[in-house]
Amino acid sequence: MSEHQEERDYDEFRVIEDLAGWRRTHHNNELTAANMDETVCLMGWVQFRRDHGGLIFLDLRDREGLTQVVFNPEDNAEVHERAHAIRPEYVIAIKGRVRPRPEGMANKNMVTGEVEIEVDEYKLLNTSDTPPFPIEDRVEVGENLRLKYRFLDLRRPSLAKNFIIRNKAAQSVRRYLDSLGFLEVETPVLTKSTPEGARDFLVPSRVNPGEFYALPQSPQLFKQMLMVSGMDRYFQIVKCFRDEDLRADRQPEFTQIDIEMSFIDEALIQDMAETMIKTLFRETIEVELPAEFPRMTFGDAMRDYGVDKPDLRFDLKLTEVTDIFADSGFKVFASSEMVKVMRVPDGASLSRKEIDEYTKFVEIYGSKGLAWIKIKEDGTWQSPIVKFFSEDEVAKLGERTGVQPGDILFFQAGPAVIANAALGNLRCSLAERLGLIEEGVFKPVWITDFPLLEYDVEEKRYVARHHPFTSAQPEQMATLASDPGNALARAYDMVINGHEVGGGSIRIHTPEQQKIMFAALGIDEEEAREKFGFLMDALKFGAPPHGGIAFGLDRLIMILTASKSIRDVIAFPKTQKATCLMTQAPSAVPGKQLRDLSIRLREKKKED
RNA sequence: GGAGCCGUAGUUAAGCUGGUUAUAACGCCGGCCUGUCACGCCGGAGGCCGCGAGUUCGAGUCUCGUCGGCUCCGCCA
Repeated sequence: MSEHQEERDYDEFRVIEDLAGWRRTHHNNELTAANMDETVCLMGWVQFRRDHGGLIFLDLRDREGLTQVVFNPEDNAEVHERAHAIRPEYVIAIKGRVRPRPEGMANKNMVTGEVEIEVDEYKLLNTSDTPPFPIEDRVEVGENLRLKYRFLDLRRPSLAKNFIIRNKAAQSVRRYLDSLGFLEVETPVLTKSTPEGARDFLVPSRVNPGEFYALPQSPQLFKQMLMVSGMDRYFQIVKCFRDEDLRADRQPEFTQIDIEMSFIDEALIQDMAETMIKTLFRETIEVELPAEFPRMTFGDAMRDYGVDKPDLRFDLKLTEVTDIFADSGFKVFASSEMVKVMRVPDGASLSRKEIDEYTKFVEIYGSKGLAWIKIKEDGTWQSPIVKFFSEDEVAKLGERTGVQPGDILFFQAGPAVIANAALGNLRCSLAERLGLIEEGVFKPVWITDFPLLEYDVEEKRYVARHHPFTSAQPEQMATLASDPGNALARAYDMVINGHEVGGGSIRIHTPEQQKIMFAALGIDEEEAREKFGFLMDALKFGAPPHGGIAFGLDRLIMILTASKSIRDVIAFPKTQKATCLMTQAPSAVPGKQLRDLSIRLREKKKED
């Protein structure tokens, strides 16, 4: 008998077996004391192995959860011997008896923690290489590795959970809309390029050399066609494609819950959409949203929050003070298009270093600086700028902001666009850093009365803020041609916690009004006919009044799952450079494929 | 198009003002272990410091470039 045994090769125990008729009886989150003494068959992946030499414990994992299984040499020596070879992520099937864990050995952290499975029979269904990263939630893994091995990343419980919720959400929406008589109708993915809006993804046509389809940015015009067709109520959970730069909440392909209804007005659509979202929250994460969502005009949102998608979970507000400083001796303020201030209660404790960081933060939005006033506990104002203010200005400022000792005021002066963006985003950043946002709180709000058009400086014309098929409000339809800048749209966005989750409008449904709209956008009749001829035709043949809304499903799931990135709610997402690290898409294609499509690649210029 | 952060064993990180053989934890491999549950104990293997130039007697460390990931601005009807 040698003191040290020879090193062992376990490969003889790693023979892969066939299921041979075995049937799984339960998922790994199901078994509790209620199943005591049942004979069960479980299958899944090995999460952890705790090999005591004698007893071997395995945590068996599937989509739903974990169950502890025990190999005991006294129960079945041959099975126990083979179990030494099991490693993490091996796929196994076991048959055994459900039994209680010994006194005091229950694991309260596991749903199945009261029981364990005493293994009688065991099959190795597949082995696994050691995974490139552990399949666990508590380990933070680099995004590049996660995306390359996405199929392993998706095994992690926290990510798998997101897709269970996503499925519940999609089913909830389908049930709800079906119950109201909506028809799910599919629309083309190979369609026509839409000139307004985002960049299109193009698909070359082999049979029509030199011509291209575009992938839809949304099924907007098709759903309007379906209303003209008399479909009455349409919906679709549908992929949309926009070739723009990515963000934490933006992917080049994303999913919309697309909805359109005939014979309706804003209130009907909003009621329907509100109930849908309330039902969705209830049926996915068991949260009751407010019975009625508050409404806020675009103008009020910009005035009080600086953005058109206010986060109402905390109540910091902006105050405009342009008028107070109109004739001020402080020329920076007096000469600015807009002077706005945000009062932060108890903000006087912020350090110079922190204020410097916020100054850098607002510079991102084009701000030239961040002026501030601290109100000390004795009521005196501490600030690099207050010495330039008159007594009257100080008094008015105090009165309008309602400032209290211990507060800080942050100022932005400059173009309205920059002042609003800087303070509006600073507001959210501050709330997060100061811990003003309570977890698990959801604050929905409707934003209404958007401007119909926006002036595009680069194109030197008005462009549609929503899209060119949005109706103006009745009072402004008549003046649209003469006063396009002041027209309000029959459009509405749903915002939850500062995220725009949905938006829609009442559409134009007569050719006359559509012509006025195109004219306001600088689209002449010839161009309109070429690009939107089918729409103009359709509107001539008895288009009913109609309108709709579209929700970003991915963003909704982000909110439901508290995900920081849209990638965590999309099974196979793309990187910020719009590549897929798993498939290596996009990639070069063989020359023959290009020739079939009548495409020749341009030589890369040296200066490129 | 632009700004910022990051890139060191399989993974997550440390590595100071440039200085001997690049650390740790987890994981991996082997041994021991019958109540563990992120088991424990003993031993072992494992590195193109993203890549390329440059500065220097000497670069993981400094500079420039480049590739990749992330966050943001522009863009996203």
